[in-house]
Amino acid sequence: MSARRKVDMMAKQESDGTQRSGLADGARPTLKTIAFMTGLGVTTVSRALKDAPDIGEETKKRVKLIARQVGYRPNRAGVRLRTGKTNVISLVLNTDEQLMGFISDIISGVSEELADSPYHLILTPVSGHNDPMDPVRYVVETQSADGIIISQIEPNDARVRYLVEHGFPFATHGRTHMGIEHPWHDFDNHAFARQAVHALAKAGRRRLALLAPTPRLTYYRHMSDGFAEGLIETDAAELPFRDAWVDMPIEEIKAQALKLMRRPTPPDGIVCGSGAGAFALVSALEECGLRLGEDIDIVTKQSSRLVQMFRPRLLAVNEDFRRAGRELAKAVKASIAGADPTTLQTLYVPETVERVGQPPRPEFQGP
Amino acid sequence: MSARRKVDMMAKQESDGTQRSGLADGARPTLKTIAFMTGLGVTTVSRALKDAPDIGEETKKRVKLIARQVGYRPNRAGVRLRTGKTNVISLVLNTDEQLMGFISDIISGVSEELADSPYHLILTPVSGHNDPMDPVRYVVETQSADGIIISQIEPNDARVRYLVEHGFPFATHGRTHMGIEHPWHDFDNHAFARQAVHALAKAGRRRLALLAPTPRLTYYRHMSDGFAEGLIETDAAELPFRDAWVDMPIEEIKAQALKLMRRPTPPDGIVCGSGAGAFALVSALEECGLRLGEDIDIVTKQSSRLVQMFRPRLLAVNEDFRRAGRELAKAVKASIAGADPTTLQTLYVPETVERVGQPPRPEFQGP
DNA sequence: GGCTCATACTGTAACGTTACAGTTGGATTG
DNA sequence: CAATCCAACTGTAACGTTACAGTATGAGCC
Repeated sequence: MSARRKVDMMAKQESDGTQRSGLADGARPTLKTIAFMTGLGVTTVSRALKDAPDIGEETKKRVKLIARQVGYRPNRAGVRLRTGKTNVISLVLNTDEQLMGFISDIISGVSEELADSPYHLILTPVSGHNDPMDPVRYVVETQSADGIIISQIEPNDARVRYLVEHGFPFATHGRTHMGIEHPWHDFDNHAFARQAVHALAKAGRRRLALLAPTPRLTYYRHMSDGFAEGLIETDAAELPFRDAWVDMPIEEIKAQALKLMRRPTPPDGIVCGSGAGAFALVSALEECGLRLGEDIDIVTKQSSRLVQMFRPRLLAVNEDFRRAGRELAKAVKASIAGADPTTLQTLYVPETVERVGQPPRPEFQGP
Repeated sequence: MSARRKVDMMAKQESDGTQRSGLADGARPTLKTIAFMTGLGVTTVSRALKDAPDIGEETKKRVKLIARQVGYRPNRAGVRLRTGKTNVISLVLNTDEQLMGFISDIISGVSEELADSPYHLILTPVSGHNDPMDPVRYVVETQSADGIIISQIEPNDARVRYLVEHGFPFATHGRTHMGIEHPWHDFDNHAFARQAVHALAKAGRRRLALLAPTPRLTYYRHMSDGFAEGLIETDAAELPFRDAWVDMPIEEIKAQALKLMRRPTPPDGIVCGSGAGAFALVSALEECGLRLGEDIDIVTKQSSRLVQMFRPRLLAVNEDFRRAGRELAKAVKASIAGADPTTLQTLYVPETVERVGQPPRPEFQGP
């Protein structure tokens, strides 16, 4: 640029007074501020910061330098109003659940993945007695986010249908069976249940029960299929345990588990679909005088470190919710960027079953 | 309004074509849409929806009716750009913590309180190795929220000082000791620890240990003072337990607890500052062959329903994080509204210590 | 009949950004 | 040497909202 023009600009701006210069004392710097300081136009500054091809290299450097010096950050409301891009991702959470720390792990994972991105994370709560469709509709209708993450997925999920129909970017924690391709992340509950049965069979267990999720949810089928498959392969017997599921309040799980264990022939092995459920089961069996690791074995998911504190031996596989959060965040970001949904589907296959916790009977006696 | 003027307006608008009418097919209705439909000016519609005093009752009714019919929702970006009000509350969370479900309970409480308000909840993560000041500065500097909720409060907390100095609305989960009045909600850890000691003394326990939080945090002092006070009142002895605190990873708490319990004279009672910590303690003492409720008693906080699943008898008081979330949300909202901070300080005093869990030895033997 | 006054409305400008359609000045071309 | 082209910049308008400073209308008053 010519020196002359620059000086002209400076003079013109100065005559306008500080009010219009965008340099008002404590206020946040805007594009105008930088435009004034560099003697460039607002548009040029905007484009320079975006590395537009029609801006000179020198100019870009200068603009970026000043932008950094004054601590310029684009005004989100301005961008949002102009472009419609919110730079927000909404995570829909059921706020009634009191299931251990797994929600905070998902949140941590999502935050982690979003940390170096322009995205803010907003929480959109659903309460169990409301239509799970409400928050989704709200976000889409008010365009309060660029993408959305939902969980508790059903095989035929109205929310997924709605989001696909509206072309709204999203990712689900769990799969559907609707013949619609969409971004998802899931834990392989089929593999989990099958491996669990094998592990129990290897420990000599023959009468197995499954604490499954609500039949309403997709992964109910995955888990019960895996369980059934394991039973056939190991020739073990199933003890129906259909009055309890992992999504119930933990006290109710325990109550149902007590009934199960007080049957004439109680199970000698249980596959437990959630870490929290395992607490209820262990509590119940202790109350019945059954000894974990001796009379009965339990396989569960090590969804929290708390599971490691189980005193008797417990069998567990690791379900990493933090990782799930990261995967989900990645998937929505890519979905927003317009990626093919079939490339945004990840299945986390659990590692083999391990024993956690300490030995069933203390070797060491206190002083 | 005169019929004539209305007709004029309609005619004028119609000649403008649909493009400018704000009635473009699937698009979100704006003030312009309603202005067109009612034949009023955009300003009038805006003011009518706000119940401004200079708008006629008839007009208000008509505008509101149409607004409801077309499903009008103010565009947040527009409002934010114009007024500076974000209608967002930021909750700062440490995303390293893996402490049980208490984070999700706080989130639920906050969401609950914000449900019928215009506020959205955004999560601003801090990682433990970053300066806790960073997210606070970010929110204030970029004005990305109208108010902020922080936790893990220290007696002399730089964040609180910063927020007060900048006149930025906030609420803290925990108190400070800086001689600065600000909105807070806190659990009475002094009362908790004192009551806990009394409960242990009543059960005949004489050698007591305290699993306290990091000394850095304000409530460390509250808890240890309450503990000390209880000791004096009950004439019990303290067994120092200073290498562990409730904020450590649960495995480390357990490791430290093992050392404590393997001392020549182990404690016969422990006051445990967190529900998660209790899992580690119980795990440790079982590993040492100590029997909970017989050789030793533990008092903890029933911060999660999981604590109820403790097989042996455990003493616990209820710490309601959901309620804490609600209180904090209320406090920020009031702080934003400009309320006197001294009226926004609530202390949750725990109820008396209760036994939870089932009896120590099973009365019932399985079949 | 002119005056004031209150009521009920109005248009304009601005918040900060970006898409778009220019404009300028110099170099390259036929 | 005029025509063309390109690089590097520019201003204007618009997104949806609200603050502000009006304006038109009719009533009430002297």
